[in-house]
Amino acid sequence: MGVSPQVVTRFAPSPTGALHIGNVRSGLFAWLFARHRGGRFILRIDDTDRERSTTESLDEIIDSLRWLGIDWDDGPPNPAFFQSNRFDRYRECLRQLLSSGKAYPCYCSPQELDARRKQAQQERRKPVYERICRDKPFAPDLAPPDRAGGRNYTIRFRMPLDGETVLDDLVRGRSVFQNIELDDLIIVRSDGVPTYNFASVVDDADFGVTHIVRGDDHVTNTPRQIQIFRALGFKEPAFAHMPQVLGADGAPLSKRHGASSVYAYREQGYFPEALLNYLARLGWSHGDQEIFSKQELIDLFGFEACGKSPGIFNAEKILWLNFHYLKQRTPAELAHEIRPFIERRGYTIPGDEAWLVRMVATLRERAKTLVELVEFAHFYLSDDIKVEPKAAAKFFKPEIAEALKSLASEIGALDGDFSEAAIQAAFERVLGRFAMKLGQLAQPVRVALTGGTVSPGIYEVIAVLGAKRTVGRLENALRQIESGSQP
RNA sequence: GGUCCCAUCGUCUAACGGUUAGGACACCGGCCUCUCACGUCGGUAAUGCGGGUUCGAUUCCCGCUGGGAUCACCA
Repeated sequence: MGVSPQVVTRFAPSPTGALHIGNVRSGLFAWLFARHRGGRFILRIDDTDRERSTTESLDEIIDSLRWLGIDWDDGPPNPAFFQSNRFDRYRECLRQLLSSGKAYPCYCSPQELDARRKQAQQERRKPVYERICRDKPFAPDLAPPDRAGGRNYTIRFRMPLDGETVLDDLVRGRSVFQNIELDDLIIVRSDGVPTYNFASVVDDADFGVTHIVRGDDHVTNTPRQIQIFRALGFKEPAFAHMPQVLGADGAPLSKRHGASSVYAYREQGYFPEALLNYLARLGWSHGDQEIFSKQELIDLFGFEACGKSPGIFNAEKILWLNFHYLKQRTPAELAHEIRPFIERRGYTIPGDEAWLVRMVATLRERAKTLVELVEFAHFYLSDDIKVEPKAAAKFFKPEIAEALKSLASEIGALDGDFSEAAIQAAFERVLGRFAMKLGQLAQPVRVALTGGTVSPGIYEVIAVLGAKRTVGRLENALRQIESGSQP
């Protein structure tokens, strides 16, 4: 049988802001599909809006994609994949549409159109362009609008007035649009810049895109684009529209829902695997499976298993996933990854790499992100610890002073063997001497060493802290107990 | 409002005419325990409503209700 043509998908972000979670998700699905089918994945930069496009944003897109491990076969830095470099080609296609009568100039001004729109809305009519210039005669060799030329017209697409356009969407199934409902959209602005619906079609055709995978905010554009594909003499590709991602309040995900960009997640100490896993699972499933490696995602992905309704972004679940991936890492790996986060907080690490690894090992199951882990590590990283007043009031009682003193000297005498076992033995000697239970001693010590009532096991903490810092903090606590007991 | 689409626990979802409606996050409780976590065991919780079709509907059809997308010289 015939070899099925190679699949080509693309992700076409605009470099006009942060790379948004909902946005990468569309890119992820396009990428997964291409990889699943052994096809090609293209990154195209939709930068026709020159005012809003920035290089910072472009860098962020590229950086974010790399961090997530989404790679592209064609795209930046190749200039051919920037729409701003393809204006000549768009112009060529425009001439073709003009000379075949499939596009026409429109002389209505923005103000005029705006006024008509408002009036239509007031009269409860559809706020669409009424094809005012559609039948005005024009020269087939009309010069396209041009910024330099100062033309006062746009170019509109001559949409068929009858018939229907069928969209057989790979995830949503069939939708039928009556062509009369489709308006004569502007395809080239008066400054000569093509609009998205036009440039995108030309690019997708030129680059041989076989499957357009994108967010379902584009569905209503699709029948228009299909008509443009056909007018240009191209066969339209297949479409797959993924449902949107909403915030907890059901509104589209945005900045006010907290972290919404890939960068934000990275900075908050999330792992790329967690974000990838979460995003893929939001709107797609494979039975009861929750954890997917990148390779599993590629192997198992398919549009049949994609849902059609919008999903609500759940910050707690991605936190749980992140915790899962955090636990999978060895302390040594975590120590390596956490360094920049520690440094960003302004700490000087008071030990060598081996020390850092031991520190991480004690905290690993108590933090869900790298940032949380650093926050928890404050009492290890700094000697500037403030004791929580409530904890001090509860545990820094005069009657504990002698036991703390005794423990300090036991710890201080522990020069050779500073293992957890040795520390435990020291504790037991003190416990025996004062006829106390571990719980009675451990909490005051914990407060003295960490400033609070929550920490890893007390022997671990002491082992990582070392004798000198431990004794110093015990002495500080004793001073506080004495001064506090004065009337 | 027009057009298009969607509808299972609070959330993400499984079920593709026959299940005590399953899993996961979150939540609640037991166990573990030097605190907090981790771990472990268990629990609460869903087919929006009304009609059909069928021996039988979460599943198929219709209506209602609810939700989303979109209606720019932005992408």
